[in-house]
Amino acid sequence: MAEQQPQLGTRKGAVLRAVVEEYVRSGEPVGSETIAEHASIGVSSATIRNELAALEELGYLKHPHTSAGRIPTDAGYRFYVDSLPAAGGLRDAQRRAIASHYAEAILDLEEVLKGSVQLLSRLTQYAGLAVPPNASDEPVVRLEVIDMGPSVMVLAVGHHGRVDKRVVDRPDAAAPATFARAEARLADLRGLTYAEAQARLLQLAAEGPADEHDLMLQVAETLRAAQQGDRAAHMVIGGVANLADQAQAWRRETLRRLFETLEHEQEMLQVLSDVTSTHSALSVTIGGEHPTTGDLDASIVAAPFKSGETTIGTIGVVGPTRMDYVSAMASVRAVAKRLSELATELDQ
Amino acid sequence: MAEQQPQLGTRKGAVLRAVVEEYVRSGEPVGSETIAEHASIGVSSATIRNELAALEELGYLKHPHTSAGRIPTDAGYRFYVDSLPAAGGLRDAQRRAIASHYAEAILDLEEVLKGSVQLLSRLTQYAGLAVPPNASDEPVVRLEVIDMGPSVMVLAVGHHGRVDKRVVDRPDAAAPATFARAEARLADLRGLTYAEAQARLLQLAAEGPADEHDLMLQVAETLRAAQQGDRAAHMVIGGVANLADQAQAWRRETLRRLFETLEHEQEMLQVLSDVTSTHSALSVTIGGEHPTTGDLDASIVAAPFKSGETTIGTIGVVGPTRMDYVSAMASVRAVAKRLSELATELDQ
DNA sequence: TCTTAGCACTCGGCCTATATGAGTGCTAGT
DNA sequence: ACTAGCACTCATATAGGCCGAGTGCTAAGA
Repeated sequence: MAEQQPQLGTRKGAVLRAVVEEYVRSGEPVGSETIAEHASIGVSSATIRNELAALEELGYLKHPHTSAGRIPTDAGYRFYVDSLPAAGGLRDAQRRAIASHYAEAILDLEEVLKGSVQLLSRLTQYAGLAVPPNASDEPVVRLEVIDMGPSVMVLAVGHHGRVDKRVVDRPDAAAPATFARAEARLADLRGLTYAEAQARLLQLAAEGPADEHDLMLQVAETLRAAQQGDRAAHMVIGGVANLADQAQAWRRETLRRLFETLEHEQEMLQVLSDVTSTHSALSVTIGGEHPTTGDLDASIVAAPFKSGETTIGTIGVVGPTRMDYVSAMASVRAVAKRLSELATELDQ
Repeated sequence: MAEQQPQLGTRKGAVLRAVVEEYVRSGEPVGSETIAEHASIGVSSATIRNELAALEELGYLKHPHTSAGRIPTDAGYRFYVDSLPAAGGLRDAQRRAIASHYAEAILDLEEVLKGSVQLLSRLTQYAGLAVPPNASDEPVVRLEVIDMGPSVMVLAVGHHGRVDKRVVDRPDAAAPATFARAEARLADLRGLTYAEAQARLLQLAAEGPADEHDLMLQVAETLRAAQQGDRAAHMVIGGVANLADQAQAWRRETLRRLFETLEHEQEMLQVLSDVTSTHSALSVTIGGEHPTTGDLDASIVAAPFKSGETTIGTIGVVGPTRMDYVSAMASVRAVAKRLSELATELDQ
């Protein structure tokens, strides 16, 4: 007979959940006695011991050493998280903190994101992070090439309020008049998405007058960068100091690597992008489930936020694998919801 | 007779310097024996002991406990730093790293700063940070008010390549035509400094047509913010992960506060601003010499960088009080010099 | 068949005692 | 003025022993 997954309703499930909850609370390996007393399962510690042994066999728990209690494996956390109800878990104080944080209207989505990340990190005591909208589908509001003397600044403004700039060499062919003509041409692109505008620009560069050629290519390149690599540059991170506090969770060396990874935004972005693509309302990545987090004994709770019906970004928290998932999930869910409302409003 | 400052040439000075160097190297309290052997002072350990006792009396050294060696006080580090020669100390590998880092031409000052901060943090193994130019004296290259539907984006571009944006409520009085007229008026301000443009805008708001009034005020406010509070937002920080590594230097709790302070950019900015105002080529702030660093057992080595003759920003590193000042100072000095050359070039 | 009481066993953490040795401060002699 | 010598201090390292949380197993009871 194949080994069975413990089901939500079963006693095994109850025991596993009790272990996770107790371990998250205390940070100490959990013994059978503790569970028998604390959780209302109604059987003796001996029975619990049998269940624990079985759960270990199934790979949900592990033993630091023979005479210690159990701690959850990544699979254990996974089961626990999946068994949580979809809603609730927010304490009153938190609910109020969220409400008051968004009481003041802020119009700049970027600023709103910064604030939300700070809020999340305060609510959860972990680090908050957010990926702003992908520019590809965002309409361009303004495109400019600014004559800065020896160089040229290319500037793109998006409908959600993003501003991308690049300073590039001034093309030899560009005279002052060239800039004026180029800007007029660029004004026509308003309303196209970044992706569309980029394509159109390549066309303009090919067909247009020679002196504008390089300029148009540079604008196209700016739009391309805004859609790809630069997303990392726009990523928002906050409250990393909280992570230094989680003394029991990380060794010094791991902590260092964690900070490095957070600074190396590209990698975090990868994890978060994977989230957005799952389409679920709330995603939890636990330790080894993702190579990046696995190396760091870290988990990520993240949720997409939307403007109207389209997902435009992701926001979440990073914390130790031994995380208070209930609180983290509730906070992220609530903030993402509020954020979606706001973003929808900002777009009208 | 008043107690004497140890002079550079005296034996006391030599002993003090030996203690600092040895302690920075090893991290362990330094005993008389070590100095007698290592440093070429040519007297016995007993004599060194007398000197050590005297230096302690003078406040340059302290004792963790009776039977341990000496460690420098802030005053001890200060003496040491002041006794260092003004130049040199850069290892060949570092020199090469700097050269190759700036081999590739980058035109955007902001990008250059980011890169320089990364470079510094790699060179020194501490955290790098930089304050970009104060906008006040920077000429405005472009000012815009962009109609975003329910809101307005105010955009200011500075001559050094800075871009400041703010999204604000759309004034009731503003019709599409208002924007066109306002932008024409704003175009005239090109070439004024942020400070001048701000003043002129307040005037325009008062004298101009009523429908432009609010718009002009908002632009003025954007320029004001760019000069003041927003400097913190433009601050560049990098390599903080390095700090997590300095295990012996900081307790967990201090480390947490350090990260918090770094994230709270305003406070760091204060320290760095104080530096710029001293006009010296290289400034070292040691532990308790500044309230912020004192709380954190941290030191800051920073240098201003210039465009031509005017100081336009500050760059430096933050590390533990027990820092390798020689290497840090050399690195900061070299990078600041290179940066000044680059900034001067970028401005022509 | 499931549960439980009982019990031997394991083993990391903690306490205490002891040893070690680095380093000091002082004194006396050169 | 310098140094050799020495008693003294005290943090740290080491070893041994105890403790107790927690396990796994067995046998008896429901």
